[in-house]
Amino acid sequence: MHDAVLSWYAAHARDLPWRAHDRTPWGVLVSEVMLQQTPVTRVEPVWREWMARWPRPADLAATESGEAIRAWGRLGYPRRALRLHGAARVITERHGGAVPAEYDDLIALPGVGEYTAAAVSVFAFGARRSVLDTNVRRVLARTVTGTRYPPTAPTAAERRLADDLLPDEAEAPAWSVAVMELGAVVCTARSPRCTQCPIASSCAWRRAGHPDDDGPPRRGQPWTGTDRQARGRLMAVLREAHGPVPKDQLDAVWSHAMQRERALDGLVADGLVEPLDGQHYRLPRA
DNA sequence: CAGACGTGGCA
DNA sequence: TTGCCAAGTCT
Repeated sequence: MHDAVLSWYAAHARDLPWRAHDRTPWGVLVSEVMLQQTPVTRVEPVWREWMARWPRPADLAATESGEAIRAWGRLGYPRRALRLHGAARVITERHGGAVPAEYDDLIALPGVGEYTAAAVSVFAFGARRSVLDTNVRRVLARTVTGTRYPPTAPTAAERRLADDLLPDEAEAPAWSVAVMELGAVVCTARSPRCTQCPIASSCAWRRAGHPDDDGPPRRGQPWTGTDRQARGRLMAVLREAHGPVPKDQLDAVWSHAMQRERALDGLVADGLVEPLDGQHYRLPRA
């Protein structure tokens, strides 16, 4: 299984800039945060802009947080931009400007959870640690467990399985990135390309005849008319303006007044928006 | 721990 | 056309 996956990756891996030979731990960290819940194709151009503009953590740390939010563009979940900015400040102030290699230091950074801390320690520093993202979880669920989808949240059994499959330190990073890539481009959620899979012959789910998911129905996230949509509209206005925005301009993009105020208050509470005199708002200058 | 949190593309 | 989904984190 390992050799087949590693050979497949060597032949079919996408050429992504954060995997290049000249990658930096900072570039890896930025890519991992941008890739949280966001497709590679949308991340790549923004990642390049960020690396050109803020090549080191200290460069971002020296900038207003509002600039990070603006440069985040339409990647979604702008709190990630704010947290990455916060992480750059912690790295600059407490780690001498160098992204820490230790998992415990990484997971202490804002916006860095279990997955991202593991990914950075492995892909930037070569640690031997299992990386359990949604791709890896799906590949293991299918090939080993024989189910279409993994459980809703990572379980102890999944961690155990991933740990058991992890090769020695020399091959661990290559193994993890290869399994992730396999899940991303072949063993996909909706239309798996089993004919192109290097381990199809040993896949438990395929052997069982691709049974449907037996778990609870997956809950879709409502969108139209939600607070999240309202927040998105308001943030789009603030991003595109390069300075204070009169409240009228915000009022104009969401007609439901009560919901609009709730969304705006939420953005302020999250630190994504700064109120000025009560009649103007702007991206944060801190 | 279930729910909040953006956005756009594809099946 | 529309629901599902994309390298999660935080509360």
